[in-house]
Amino acid sequence: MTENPHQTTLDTALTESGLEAVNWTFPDADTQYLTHGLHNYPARMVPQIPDRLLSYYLDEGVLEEGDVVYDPFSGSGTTAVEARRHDLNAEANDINPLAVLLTRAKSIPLDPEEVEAAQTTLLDGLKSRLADVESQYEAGEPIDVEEPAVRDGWFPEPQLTQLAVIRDRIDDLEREYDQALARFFRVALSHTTRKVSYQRNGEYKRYRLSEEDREDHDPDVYPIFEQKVRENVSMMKDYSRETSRDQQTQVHYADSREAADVEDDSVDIVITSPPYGDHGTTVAYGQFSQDPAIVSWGREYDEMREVDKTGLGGSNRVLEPLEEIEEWSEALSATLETLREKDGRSDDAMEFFRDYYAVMEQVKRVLKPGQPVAWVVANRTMSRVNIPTHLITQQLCEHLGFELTHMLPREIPNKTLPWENAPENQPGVKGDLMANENIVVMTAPEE
DNA sequence: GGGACGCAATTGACGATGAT
DNA sequence: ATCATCGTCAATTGCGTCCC
Repeated sequence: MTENPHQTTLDTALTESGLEAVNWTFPDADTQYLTHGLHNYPARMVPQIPDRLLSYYLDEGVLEEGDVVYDPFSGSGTTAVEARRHDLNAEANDINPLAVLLTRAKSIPLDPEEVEAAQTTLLDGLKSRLADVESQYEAGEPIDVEEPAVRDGWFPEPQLTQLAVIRDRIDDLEREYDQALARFFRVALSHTTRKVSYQRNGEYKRYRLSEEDREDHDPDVYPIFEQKVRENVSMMKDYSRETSRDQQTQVHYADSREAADVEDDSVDIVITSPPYGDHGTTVAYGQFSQDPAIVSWGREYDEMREVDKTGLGGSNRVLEPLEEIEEWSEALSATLETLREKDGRSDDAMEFFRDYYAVMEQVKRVLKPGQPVAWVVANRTMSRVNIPTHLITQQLCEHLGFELTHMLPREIPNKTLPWENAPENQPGVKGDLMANENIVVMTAPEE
């Protein structure tokens, strides 16, 4: 295994005192090392969590080189990257096309010299080409580029056309090199797309700048793109040098409630951070990913809209209701009872946990008997009621025969977040926000 | 010209609600 | 049903200006 320069806890502490000895908050830890910093993504799990868990289970002999790590909620691919760093194979699922592509881009190492050469090809003459687009636009001349199918009013011109020019260049690059290399550069374009759009910073739901701010928003496409390309190339070269080519990363554009591509008893460990709530009221992954996916990855608007509807607790009901889960978790039934008393959103909570339970069933199916699963969860609120997701996770898994081995508390990584919000949008009417998480570590039932 | 400093911008796992 | 909007907040980073 390669040396990890990012450790904040000594390995000796790990092996002598076990998982309880680790400070899982990882205050001040660098969360952007290697390819983790390739692209932002909402609600990323800090890489130190899978890093430390994998180190521990490798030291304990629960895992060995070449074993398989599975993440049913891959997101931007944190688990897959850490799996590779530890000489392990990875399987990953996500229903968000952008997540699938980011996971592949971040976890599959590329040849450093080839990346360098492709960067030169890509940037060569790009600056003047974009300048030409601008002058053509200003002169009112037609520009022969296919406009991305984004919604009206979300991008300045000619910047949107310039993004399309870069998109086409990367398509050319794909023909000259290969898909993996093109994918890697599309990540930088995706980043640029977000910066160029009228999307307001600090929002992962679609929220445009005010009309006034939109008039002032005149970003310079080339320097944003070039800088991100250079940063990413540098990160990929480091990642590539530090990781093995012997392992595989299988990323499935699939629903973890079915996990159809992952075989029974094929996985040695599961490390995942599921969504904490439905994609409508908590993190709207689909909304976040919409424009980047349409502009840089050629995805359809309708396909991207489906993401939030298909997420756990979303309006696309793919499973039959399962009332019994309320009996299987005391914490869940107490929560639903409180929500009913408050005349709150008990049905929404029920649908979310019904979907979540289906993923637990699949984790049981694919995980080898006796092997560990780590769920990283925090407790959101609904109708101002705190939802004890960590206890519900534990109890529903116990119903499936899993055994709890560790309940590891941690503070939410960046307390740059507000402690309070005002969801009713009434000045002075505030509510608490989530401040800590738990890592719920369990082992799969023995045969 | 470069370092110190102050202010602005950015960066974050919300969730109810009013308008379509 | 869906979607954009909004009130909430602090640590950190970025940027411009001033002073030496």
